[in-house]
Amino acid sequence: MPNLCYTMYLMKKEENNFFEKVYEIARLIPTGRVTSYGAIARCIGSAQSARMVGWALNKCSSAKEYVPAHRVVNRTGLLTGKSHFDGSNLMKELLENEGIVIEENQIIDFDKVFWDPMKEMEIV
DNA sequence: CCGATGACTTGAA
DNA sequence: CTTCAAGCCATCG
Repeated sequence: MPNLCYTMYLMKKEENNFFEKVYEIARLIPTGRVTSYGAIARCIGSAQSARMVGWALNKCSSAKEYVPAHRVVNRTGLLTGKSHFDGSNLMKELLENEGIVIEENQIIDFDKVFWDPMKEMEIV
């Protein structure tokens, strides 16, 4: 039975877990699928904070577990964040390795590989 | 506390 | 069709 301080700590952490939520959703993305920043933002409640999602992913190194940030792109399927990965085309290679076709930083079958976090929430 | 920043999104011209 | 500007809001200095 946790004491009051610990409970409060958890509650506060639950309140400010913007990063954790982003990471949680990102980790749910199946292999070979992608999603958008906005979709994740809506899923965690901050509907208009798509920028925050990307910003949180920027600090994904601070996450305890690995976060497949390469599976998150902008709503058009453009690999806007590829420059933030180590290699210039690391993100592209990772995605292509999962069967996603990319050309000029643009995911070709974006509507096919798009994965909606909300859909997964319904199942759970 | 205030202003700047950002891996975005949306709607209007 | 393309281009542009404004809104968004959690961090950081």
